[in-house]
Amino acid sequence: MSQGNRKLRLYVTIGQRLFRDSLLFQLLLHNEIDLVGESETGIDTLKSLESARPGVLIIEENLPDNDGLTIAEHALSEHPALAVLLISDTPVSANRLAIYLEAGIKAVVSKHQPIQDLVKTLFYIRNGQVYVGAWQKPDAPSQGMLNAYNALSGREREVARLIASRIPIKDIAEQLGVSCKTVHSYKDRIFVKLGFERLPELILFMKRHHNGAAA
Amino acid sequence: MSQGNRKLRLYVTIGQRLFRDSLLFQLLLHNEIDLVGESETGIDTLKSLESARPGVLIIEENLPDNDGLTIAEHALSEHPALAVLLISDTPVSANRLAIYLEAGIKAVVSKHQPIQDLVKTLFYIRNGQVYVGAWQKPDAPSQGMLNAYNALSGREREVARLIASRIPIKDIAEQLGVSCKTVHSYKDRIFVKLGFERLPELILFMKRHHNGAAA
DNA sequence: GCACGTTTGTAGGAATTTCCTACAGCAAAG
DNA sequence: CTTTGCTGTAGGAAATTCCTACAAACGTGC
Repeated sequence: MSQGNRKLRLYVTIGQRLFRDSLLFQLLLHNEIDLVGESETGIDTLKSLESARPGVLIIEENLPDNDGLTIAEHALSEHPALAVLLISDTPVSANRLAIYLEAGIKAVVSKHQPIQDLVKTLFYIRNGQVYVGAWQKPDAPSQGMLNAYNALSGREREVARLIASRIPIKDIAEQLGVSCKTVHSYKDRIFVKLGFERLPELILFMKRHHNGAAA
Repeated sequence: MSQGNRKLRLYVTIGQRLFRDSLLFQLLLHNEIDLVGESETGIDTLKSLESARPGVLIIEENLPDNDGLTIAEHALSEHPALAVLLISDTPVSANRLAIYLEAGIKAVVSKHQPIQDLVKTLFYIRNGQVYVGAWQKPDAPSQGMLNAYNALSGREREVARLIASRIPIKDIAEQLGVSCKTVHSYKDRIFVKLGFERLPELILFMKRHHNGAAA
C-alpha cells in the first residue's frame, strides 16, 4: 500500500468526536500511520500544524468554526508540502473540484464513499499523487472488490463464507478436513485478493454482496 | 460487557457511507455483535426490519429521507421490543429528550461523545436498560478513563507508554529485562483497567492525555 | 500489631491474527 | 512443449485476546 518505509505523519481535523474516533481507530490499525495531531476546529488546526508537522492533513469541508477550504489554504501557504485530503459532505461538482485543486488540495473524498477509498487515498497522496475520487476514479479503488471476488477460487469462496460467519478457524479446518494453517493460508490469500486487512471488512463485504441470508 | 450469551442482533441506519463503514468496522470487531442489516434511509429500514428482526437499532436523528424519530416510532409500533439507540447531531435538550423517551427510544448518544460511549450504550440497552447519555451520565461511561489511568501502577504506566509508541513487545521485554509474557500480562491488565479492547484505543488515549510529545 | 484481602510483578497456555515463505500440481499462454 | 502463474496445501514468527497462577508487598480492619 505504501512504497516508502517512513511513517505517514497524519493530522486529522473532524468536528464530530464520534466520527473522528471511529475514523482514527480505523486508521491507527495501520502501523505505518503516526497520528501527530487532531482537532475539532480549523483554528486549532492552524495553531498546531507548526509543531505537529504532519505530512498529510485530513480535514472536513464543513467544520464548526470555518470551512475546510479556507483552513487548507492557510495551512498550505505556510506548509506547501502538506498533502491535504478534504472530506466533503456530498459528491463534489466539477466546478468546486477545480477550486479545490487550484488551492493545492491533493484529494477529495466524499462521505458517501466507502471508507477503503479514504484509506487508500491517504497512502496515495502522501507520495505526491493527486486523487480526485469524488469526480473520477483513476484506478477505481475499492470498486474492484466485486471483480476481485470473482477472482477467488471455489475453495477460497467457501472459506470466505465460513470465516465471515465467524466460525472458528479450527472448526473450519475440521469441517474441510485440512490443517488450521491451510485455512489461515486461504484467509490470507482472500484478504490479499480483496484488499482487506481486518475481519470486519470481510464480514461486511460478504453480508453486503454474497451472504443474503445471514445466520 | 454483556451478561447474556446470545448475540446482539444489530441493525444500523446511517446516511453517510463513510461514517457507517467506520462505525460498523468498529462494532464488528466484537464477536457478540451480529449485524443483521444496514441502510441509508428510514424507508429502507422500515422495509427490512420485518425480515432482519434486530434486537437493537442504531439510527441517526437526521436521515437523508426522514427524521430518525419518525422512523423509530413506526418501527416501535410494529416491534415494541426493539431497543432503539438514536445518534443525535448535537447534545439533546431536556425537552427533546423527553419526546424521545416518550416515543420509546432507549438511548440517545450525540456525535460529540467518544465512540466508547456508543459501544457501551449499545450493550447496555440491549438488556432492557435506558441510557440517556446526552443529557446525564448514569455511570459516566468512558469518563472514568482518566481516573482509571491514575489507578495504573508505575510499571503499568511505563508499559502503557511503550506499547502506545508501537514498540514491539519483544523489544519492550528486552528493555525491561522481563519475559514477553510478562509484558503481555501488563498489557492485558492495562486494557482491563482502562476498559480498552484494541490497540488504537490505547494509542489514542495516550496521545490525548499522557503523551504530549509523540515520537 | 496482626491477619486477611487486594494489588503488583511475574509468567504460562490456547486460539487467532498478521505477515511470510515454500512447494507440488495443474492450466494457460507463449 | 516449456515457462509462468494460480491453487491447494502447510510451516514459522510475532502479536493479540482471554485465561489462570502465584508470591511478595501493601493496607485496612479490628
